[in-house]
Amino acid sequence: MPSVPKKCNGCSLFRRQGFFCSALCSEELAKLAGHSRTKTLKRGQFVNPKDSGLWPIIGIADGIIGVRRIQADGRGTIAAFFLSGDIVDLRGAPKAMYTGLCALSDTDVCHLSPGVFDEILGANPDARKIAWGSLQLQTFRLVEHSAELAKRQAVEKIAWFISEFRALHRIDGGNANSVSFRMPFRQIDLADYLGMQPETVSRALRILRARGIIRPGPRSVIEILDPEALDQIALSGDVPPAPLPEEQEFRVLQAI
Amino acid sequence: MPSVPKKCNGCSLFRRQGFFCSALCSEELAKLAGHSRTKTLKRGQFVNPKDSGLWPIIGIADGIIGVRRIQADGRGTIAAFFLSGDIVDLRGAPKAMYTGLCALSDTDVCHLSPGVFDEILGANPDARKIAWGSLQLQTFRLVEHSAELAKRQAVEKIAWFISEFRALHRIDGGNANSVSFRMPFRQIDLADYLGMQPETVSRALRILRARGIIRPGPRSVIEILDPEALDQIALSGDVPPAPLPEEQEFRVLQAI
DNA sequence: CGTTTGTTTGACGTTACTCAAATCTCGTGG
DNA sequence: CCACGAGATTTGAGTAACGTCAAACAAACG
Repeated sequence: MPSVPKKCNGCSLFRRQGFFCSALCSEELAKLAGHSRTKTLKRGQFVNPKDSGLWPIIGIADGIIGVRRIQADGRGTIAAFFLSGDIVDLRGAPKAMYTGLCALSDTDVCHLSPGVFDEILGANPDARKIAWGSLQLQTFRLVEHSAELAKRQAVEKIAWFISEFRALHRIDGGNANSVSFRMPFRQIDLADYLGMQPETVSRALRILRARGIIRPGPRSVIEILDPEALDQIALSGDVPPAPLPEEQEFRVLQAI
Repeated sequence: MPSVPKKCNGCSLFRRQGFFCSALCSEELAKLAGHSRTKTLKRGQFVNPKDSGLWPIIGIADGIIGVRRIQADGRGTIAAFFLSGDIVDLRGAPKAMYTGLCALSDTDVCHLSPGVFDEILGANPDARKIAWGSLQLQTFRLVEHSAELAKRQAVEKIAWFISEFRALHRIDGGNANSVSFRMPFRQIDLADYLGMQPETVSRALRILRARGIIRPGPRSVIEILDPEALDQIALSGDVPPAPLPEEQEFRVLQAI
């Protein structure tokens, strides 16, 4: 019985329960290891398997990959992102998608050979279930994202994102009760993701800060002081300055 | 060898090349027919398999299903839609998704038993490929949609939608060169889908009409008079009134 | 044929975008 | 370790675009 291949030893895709490679038997793992190629990307690097001649199925071990595209007006958009554990199958993807894959933070990926991947999917029901589930999850996230982009108010979008991303991070291994987390990418990327301007993101964050709902720490850490209020804004819309007593309103204005 | 089950005889999912049931052998088809339930929905009807006790895997034979949700401010949103041929697996879907499935036009669906579905996916590589491809396609569409919602201008959104949907319809069986097609759902739904107000949709359509790019026919038919101009606006942004000579500008204003 | 539902139009208000400039942060090299 | 510089964030003022409200009009449905 072969031992775990060296390259797979520390990889999250193998180590983490519920991630694709964790469901493989030794033979499958060995075979896939021989038909895969790990790669480390720095923030800002593009993936583009077509150009680099790498396999078009990508497992994300750690980090975040975004689907970035440049619009005619020069503005960037991030239509989606993929997280640790996601399997991204680029076969049949529209050109704009596989040319736009870009690391939003430093990221480890693993390119998989389609042949072996399909073979495993056919033979191993657990692996199939995981791959299917991953693709489903991507779909659900995209649905949420679309629903989100339709929201009107900037503050709502930001509140939703913080609330949502905290939950994703929790799954991602963080502490469930953690009320602070590290924003994984720049505000400018967040603006692209939420379809707004960087300036507007900044202003929205300032409003949440002024209301005492969040507090920014060092190194892009965001501390959530009032999760209920955050969810309230994210889910039920913003019901803000109107019903504030004089006193509080004054405080808010001061804070701004 | 069993013949084709009655219920499957006229169903697109079986009839159309590349749709799920067309890849099944007689035995599989018979078995699935015994573990499925077809249903016809009128526009506006919700699916909600949980409530109705139906199976949570849904094949769309004909028509359009949208993921509708109501926001806090009372406005509706359509985060995504599913078309003829799509397989929608609601196992593991967030609540907001399976409670929001709503027919945007009169639609025929088929609820499939998860057990048999999984069994077939394991045994039949062709069927597996089709199901996987369908899920992928949904993802790609959602990515496009998200990228779209980030666009700023109302006219761009509308132009993109018309352009994009014409292409989908082509796949859907329409004539490839057809420059006119029937808008599959109400403008109010289009507004929800594109994250804007019905009034704004109406105004944007008027602008495209005034510029001679589209012409509305009877029964929600849209005739595309100038596909290049449409794509130009959809892809490269709107570059409109500025460089118009006096004369033309006058004509446009008249038309409006 | 009447009722309901959807679309169009207008006037007005609000919000987020634009442009420009100051400030801050982080990575780099001395 | 500190200083520098490029890139990112913040702030402000003005504007354009979309949302809102209300009402007329058209289309679909029974």
